[in-house]
Amino acid sequence: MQDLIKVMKALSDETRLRILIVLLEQECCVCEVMQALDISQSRASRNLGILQDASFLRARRDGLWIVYSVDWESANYYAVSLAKLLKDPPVANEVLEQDKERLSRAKRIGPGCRKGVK
Amino acid sequence: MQDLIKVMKALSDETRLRILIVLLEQECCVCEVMQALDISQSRASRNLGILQDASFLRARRDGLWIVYSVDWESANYYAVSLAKLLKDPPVANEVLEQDKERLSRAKRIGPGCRKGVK
DNA sequence: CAAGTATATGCACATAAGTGCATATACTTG
DNA sequence: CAAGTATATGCACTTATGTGCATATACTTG
Repeated sequence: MQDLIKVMKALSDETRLRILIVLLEQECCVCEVMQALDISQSRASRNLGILQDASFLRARRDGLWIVYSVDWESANYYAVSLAKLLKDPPVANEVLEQDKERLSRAKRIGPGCRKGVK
Repeated sequence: MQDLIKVMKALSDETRLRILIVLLEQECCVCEVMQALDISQSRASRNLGILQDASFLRARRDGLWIVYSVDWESANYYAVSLAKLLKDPPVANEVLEQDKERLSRAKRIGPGCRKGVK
């Protein structure tokens, strides 16, 4: 029950929904998420942490980067079910299209990728 | 996307999860929900309204009562999918067992059913 | 159509949630 | 092992959310 609540709370925020949907497309490091959604570093990091805590994501280090990906082997039944629900059929939306578009241009260049953006 | 967010927000609260799960068991009027969860009238009514607004529920009048039930014909794909997810397999939990137990004793006796309860 | 009843809602309040900024942390790598 | 880099996090702040109380509303029903 508490797991279920945590899972639902994790997806009750637009930023986190967008992040999860982006990660359904491909695994990302924090700075790629920043670029895809065009959000700040702390915002990306914090929301990735919440999604991970709710057992949607797993993280691994790859050189300088921490790469987050959807945890299809999660022990949390609801997390896996919801991830499947969002993936198939995929959620369609203008904002999400833009996220995907920016993701395709994103590079692993660290937090500096958004320097100058207020 | 906004529909999806609304659906997720609706289920990100324990009270509303409990209400929906009770309604998966059987349709209820407001005062039966009050009794099942042992909550106030305004709390029951307001959260039923939120679940309905998120297109999980439909309401019909039956004499003096307004009866809420899960809307399996909802146009919202995510609402129907999530209701199915919670129904099968059913969510197991001590609190939910108590809700179900109290529901079995509940009667359509109006808001007075909890008079005296602080 | 008047009286009664179940449900909805405005208001005030307390608590939770999301974010930016600055900085700490935990790595890698030469 | 020192320097550099990506990510995490403490703090302050603003906004959103959930609730009880009192009362309004929208019905039914004799």
